[in-house]
Amino acid sequence: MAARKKNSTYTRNEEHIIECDLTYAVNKINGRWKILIISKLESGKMRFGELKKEFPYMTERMLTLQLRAMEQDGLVKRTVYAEIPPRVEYELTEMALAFGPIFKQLSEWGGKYRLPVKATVEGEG
Amino acid sequence: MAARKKNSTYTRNEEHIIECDLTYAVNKINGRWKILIISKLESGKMRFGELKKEFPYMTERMLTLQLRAMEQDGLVKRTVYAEIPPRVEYELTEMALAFGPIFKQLSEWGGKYRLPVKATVEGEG
DNA sequence: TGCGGTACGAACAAACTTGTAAGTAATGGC
DNA sequence: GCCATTACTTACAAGTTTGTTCGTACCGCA
Repeated sequence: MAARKKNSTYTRNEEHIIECDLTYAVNKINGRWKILIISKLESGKMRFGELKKEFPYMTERMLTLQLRAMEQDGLVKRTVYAEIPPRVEYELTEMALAFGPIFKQLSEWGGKYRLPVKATVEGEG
Repeated sequence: MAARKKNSTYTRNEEHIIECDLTYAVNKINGRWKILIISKLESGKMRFGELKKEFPYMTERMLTLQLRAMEQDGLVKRTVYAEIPPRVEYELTEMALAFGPIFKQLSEWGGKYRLPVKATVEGEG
């Protein structure tokens, strides 16, 4: 995102990390917002402004940065229409769509383990 | 990890995020090392020193921090034996083990999309 | 000429994560 | 007493991510 130092230990470690298929995959969707963006775009292409409305507490800047990074990573396709006012549409690429079932499983994990206490209370009084 | 400010937008946004099952799950395993640690521990309990050897480029401090956080999050169980020199064993809890199949899929994703160019070259010349 | 609408960009600041280096505790062996 | 071992802990520093604010471009409309 913001111009990395290329020789820091931090970056060197990252290089080790993305040698592993698993962590490579996770690295593609790290950050706070990418996963949410992919989730939203799963239902089809959306304009920048539409995405913005979906995440009221995410700033425009963050949305822009994430979308740019995702474009670079081949997760989203960006289509600009030469109109005034501008219109830009975002849609998922095949590789991003392939996250679908994984996200579903992660979501199920979250649903199951989020508040295990609550479940116990219901079951046991 | 290191004493968060409780009223920053950063933290407030996080609270929004963990209301979603999907991002709650991802939040549990974020950071650079947790996923790798879970992967290693999937094959059974390990001592601190054994884990350390598995990740030569991860510092002791990072390993400690991650393990502590994971313990707090209920992902690992920590067993201390009152011996000298000390012996501490780590093992995954049920909720961490439940990540297994998900990690497998993520890994497959990584294997498939990591170097699509290479695959094309082989297939198409 | 000034304003509204869209999708950004840039400068700056705050917060968080990660890495470096050194030190702790307790006991056994020399 | 001094060193080795194991599993940490602390102080410090560097690096990265996230958030705030302001400003751009273009056209149509009043």
